Amino acid sequence: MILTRYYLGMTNRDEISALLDRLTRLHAAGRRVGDLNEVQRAALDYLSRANRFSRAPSAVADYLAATRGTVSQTLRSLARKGLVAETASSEDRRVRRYDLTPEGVATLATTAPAARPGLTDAETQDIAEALRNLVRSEIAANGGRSFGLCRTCRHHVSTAEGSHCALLKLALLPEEADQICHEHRAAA
Amino acid sequence: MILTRYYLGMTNRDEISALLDRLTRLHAAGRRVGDLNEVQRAALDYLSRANRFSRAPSAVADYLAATRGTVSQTLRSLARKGLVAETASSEDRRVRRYDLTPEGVATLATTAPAARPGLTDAETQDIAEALRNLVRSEIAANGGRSFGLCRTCRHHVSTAEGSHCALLKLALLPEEADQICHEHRAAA
DNA sequence: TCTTGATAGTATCGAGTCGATATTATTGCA
DNA sequence: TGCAATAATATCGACTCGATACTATCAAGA
Repeated sequence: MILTRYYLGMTNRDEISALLDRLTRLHAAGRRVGDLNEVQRAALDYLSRANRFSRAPSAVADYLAATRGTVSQTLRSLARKGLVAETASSEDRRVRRYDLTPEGVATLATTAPAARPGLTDAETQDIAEALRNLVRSEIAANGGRSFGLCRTCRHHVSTAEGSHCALLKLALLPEEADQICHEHRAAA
Repeated sequence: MILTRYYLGMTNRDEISALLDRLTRLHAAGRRVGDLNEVQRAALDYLSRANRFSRAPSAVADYLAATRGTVSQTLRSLARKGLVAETASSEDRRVRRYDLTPEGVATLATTAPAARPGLTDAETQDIAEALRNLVRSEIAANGGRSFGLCRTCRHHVSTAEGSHCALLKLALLPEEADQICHEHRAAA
C-alpha cells in the first residue's frame, strides 16, 4: 500500500498537524447527523459514557476543551431538543447533572459511526493505538485531564462486594467502573 | 506504557470515533492562535502548500469538507486581515485564486504547531502513518479527493527538462511537483 | 460566626462557522 | 444558439467561539 505523504520536506510533527487539520474536518463533517452538530453530538456521546460524577457542564467543558459558557449553551440546546434532562445535585447545590433521556439514547443509537472501508483489522488496531497516544500527548501539552475509565484509575479499589473510589470515598455501582470519570488519574 | 482504552466494551471502530471526537476538539483548541480560528488557520496552511491550480475556493472547500459558501467567507476574512490576496485566473474567468501575502507567510511561520511532548520518534512515525491511513479511509467513505502531492500523481510525468502534468497538459515549475494538487489521483 | 476566596453555572457580546438556498457569471457541450 | 454544468458570492437562522460580567454556593480561616 502506497501511502502518500503530504509534504516531502515536512517534519513528522508538522505533517501530523497538517493531517489533523484535514482529518478533524473530515471527521466533523461525518458527525453532523440529523439536527445535531459536531459539538452537540460529541457532548451527547460523552454524557452517555460518563459516570454520575462527570456529567456536569464543567466536566463536559474540560473533556471537549471548550469554555463553560459555550458548553452551557450546548447543553441547553440538547435539553431543548429533549435529548438530555437536567438534574440538580443533592450534595453540592452549585452542581447540575445532565442525563440522557430515552430519546437521547435512541438518537445516539441511530447515528452510530459509519464503518471505515479499506482498513484491515490490524490497521484499525494500529490507528486506535496511535490516536490514544495522540490524545495523551495533546493532554500533556495543555494540562488537561485524562478522563479515563474508572477501572483504570489509581483511586479505584476492588473489594469483595464490588468496588469503590478512594478519592470520593464512595461505593460504586457495578457499571460505573467501566464509565469515564472526570477525576481519573492513571494508575501508577 | 499503559494505554487507557476509552471503553472496554467498544469495538475499535466506535473507539476510533470517540477518540476522534475528543482529539478533534483538543487539536482545534490548540490551532486557534492569534486572531485566526481553526478553519482560517487550516485554510491558510493549505493555501501555503497547494499548487497554483489548487488555490481556488472550491478546492479549499473540498479539502476542508466545507461548503463553498462558508469557504467564500473564510477567504474573505483572511483577505480582510491581509494574509491572502485574490487573483483572477487568466484561463477561466469564473475562477479566483488566493495566494499568501508576505504577512500570511509570516503569520504561518510564527504560529507553527507546538511540539508534542511524551512521544518517541517511533511513536511519532507510527502516528503519522496511522493518520494517513485514516484520512485515506475517510476520503474513501465520503467520495472526496485525495489531494496528494503532484509528484505522487498518476498524471505526473518526469522529463529531461523537468516535469509536466498529463491531465492539464502543462509544464510544471520545479517546486510544484512537491505541492498539493486538487486533481491528484494516486499512481496505479 | 463572619469574611474571603474559590468554584459552578449562566447571560451577553461580536465575529465567525454551519448547511441550505438563491443568484450571478462563465464555460462547454450539443 | 441554447442549455446544462460549474465557480463563486449573498443571505438566512442556528450555533460555536472567547471574553467578560454576573449570581449562587461552598469551604476554609480568623
